Amino acid sequence: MKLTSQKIAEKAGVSRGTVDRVLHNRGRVKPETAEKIRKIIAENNYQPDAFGSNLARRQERVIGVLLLDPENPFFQVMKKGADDAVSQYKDYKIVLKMKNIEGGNEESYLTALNELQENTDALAIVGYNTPKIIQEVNKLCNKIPLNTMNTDMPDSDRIGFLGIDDFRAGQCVGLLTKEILPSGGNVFLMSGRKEIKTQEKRVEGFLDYTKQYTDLNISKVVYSGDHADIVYEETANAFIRHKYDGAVLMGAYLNAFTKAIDDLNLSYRPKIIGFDLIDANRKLLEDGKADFVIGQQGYFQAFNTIHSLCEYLIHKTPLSEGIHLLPITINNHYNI
Amino acid sequence: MKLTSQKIAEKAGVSRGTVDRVLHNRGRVKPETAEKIRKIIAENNYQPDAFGSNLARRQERVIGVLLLDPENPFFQVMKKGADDAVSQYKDYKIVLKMKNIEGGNEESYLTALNELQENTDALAIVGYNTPKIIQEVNKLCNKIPLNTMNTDMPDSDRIGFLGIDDFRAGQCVGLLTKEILPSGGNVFLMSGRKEIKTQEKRVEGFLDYTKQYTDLNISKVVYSGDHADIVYEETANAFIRHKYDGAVLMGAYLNAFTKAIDDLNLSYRPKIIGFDLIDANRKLLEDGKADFVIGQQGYFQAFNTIHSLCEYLIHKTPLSEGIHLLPITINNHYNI
DNA sequence: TTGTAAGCGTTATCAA
DNA sequence: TTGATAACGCTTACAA
Repeated sequence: MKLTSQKIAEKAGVSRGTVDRVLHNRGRVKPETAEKIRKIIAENNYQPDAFGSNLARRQERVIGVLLLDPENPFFQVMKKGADDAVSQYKDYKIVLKMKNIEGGNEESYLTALNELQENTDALAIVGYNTPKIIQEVNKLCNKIPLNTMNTDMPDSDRIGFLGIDDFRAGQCVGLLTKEILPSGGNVFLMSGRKEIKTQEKRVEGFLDYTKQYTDLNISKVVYSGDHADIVYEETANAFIRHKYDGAVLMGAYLNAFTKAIDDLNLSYRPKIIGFDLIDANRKLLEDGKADFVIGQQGYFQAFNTIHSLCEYLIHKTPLSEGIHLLPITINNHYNI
Repeated sequence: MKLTSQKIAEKAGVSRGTVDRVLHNRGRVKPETAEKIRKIIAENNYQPDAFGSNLARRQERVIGVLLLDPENPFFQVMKKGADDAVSQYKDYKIVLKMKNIEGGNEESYLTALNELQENTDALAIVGYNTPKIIQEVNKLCNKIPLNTMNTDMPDSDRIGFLGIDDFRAGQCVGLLTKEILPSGGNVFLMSGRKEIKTQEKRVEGFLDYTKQYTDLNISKVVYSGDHADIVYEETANAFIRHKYDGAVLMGAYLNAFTKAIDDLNLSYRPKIIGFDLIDANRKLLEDGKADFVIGQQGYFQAFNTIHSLCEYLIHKTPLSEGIHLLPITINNHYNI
């Protein structure tokens, strides 16, 4: 026989209504009674039936999702992950309230966060580390469960983080570079923005590996600001001046990167490694314009985060705290 | 207002009971009435409420899962995928009936299949292609939905297949080999069993690529029968006789493969590529004993297959027909 | 062949 | 501070 709230009520010598009030901390129960009921619930390891409660419940639950730059295809991949995760729970009346912030400055982030937080039962956000934002996030953490994705906010009170180990990703690129380039080869290195921690960690990991384990000559890091035209321009400039056996891009716009090299009609084709398994980059692999693309599993970063929040909202499954890292993916022409 | 079976009944001028009988093809309804109700259901795009029906329904649903060799860690990975998928549906009273077949002969497969099929609402099986088994599978296909995983049975009436493109996986290994070996290098190639189609396809893909695009010298394929000791022995023999710059294993027991090479204390360390991201092989990557491991996403092969079957059983979500291929994974020391 | 009514386990309102 | 009761949408005996 299934354990029901009715049985709990009988054991406690009260009615179902009272048990329910205790279950949802809805107050209006004498403390002693509440304590007694709680004890019985714990002892019998009672878990409310999901169907019963969802059949009876009225209002929907809302999960707020905050992503960055809507132009960046990477965040569109995350969006898809979030949508797919919640669509698995469509029976449960869970809806997503999704916001992208444009511009990427502190102010727009705070505005978006504030709009997102109203009438929301849980939050999944891509982190942004400024004192003011951390402060604001901490306020929210007191009210509802909040997880970070992709970019952590380690100094905040967020419950958990899901992302990748960017330093390790950089090391991985280092190893691949070593394996596919001749000893002593020259490598052109470009990144997006120094302030973006995830990208900078990749650079560090890459330099760490190549210095320790290779005799490759790595160029000074060139920063593109993650602007497609600057990626193109600076890459072209670099390859006009020097011969590089390999080219590594830690930031966005790998297509501009490869195009710059392509357009120069060099007599040789440098090995090219970039980041993010987005459609544009899939095509580069397909067409043989890039050799390796490192994927950061944006889809699963969002999917898994939303998934856990759903489980929490429905079954009160505890959210796992701390940092969780997905392995990156290594992609070439044959596994896109 | 939510569309309920009650409303459908009213529109059709019948009772809920009748609608329900139509909904579940439980018979005992006048054909004309049934037709009328069906039409109204279709017109209004009515979908039964999952909570209502699950609250009311009594019996559990059973999904049968047939895996091969329980000794092979790869199938343990698949088992985990299947378990995880169904555990997402624990509210729904769906249980897994899982069978591994030992020995791997036709007879044990048929016995297992037969035991599995009793009182089962859907089947997910790793294929095995013999006329007799195909015949038996086709019988089952008439009764319940059946999908293949990992190894297809293209000549059967199975609904869909989820696996990887083994030929492409072989090509991928070819490309990697080319990239990390010197031009003109020698490669030792081993596989498991010629009769296992998935492995043989890998071999074909590998030879196809290396012949077309490289000047590598590939050894004659040595077959181990997927026995650890033979893997060890034959590999040792090969490396005693020749110097190989690289070693590729398409079958199981990469650990025996690397150990054989290790134990010879060669003055050089050949590049090693193998298959299946199982724990043993993770460790080889970690310890630097292998350079690349190709993962066939066994976890997701099982997870996704079971997941679709659950969706089908609960929401009648149509199962997608035909062949579905997951991209393989490329793994090295930095993404295990 | 069809309709009726009693559950399934929870929530929420209202009365006590 | 509590308890009774009516939903919620569906399934399934059983009655008609």
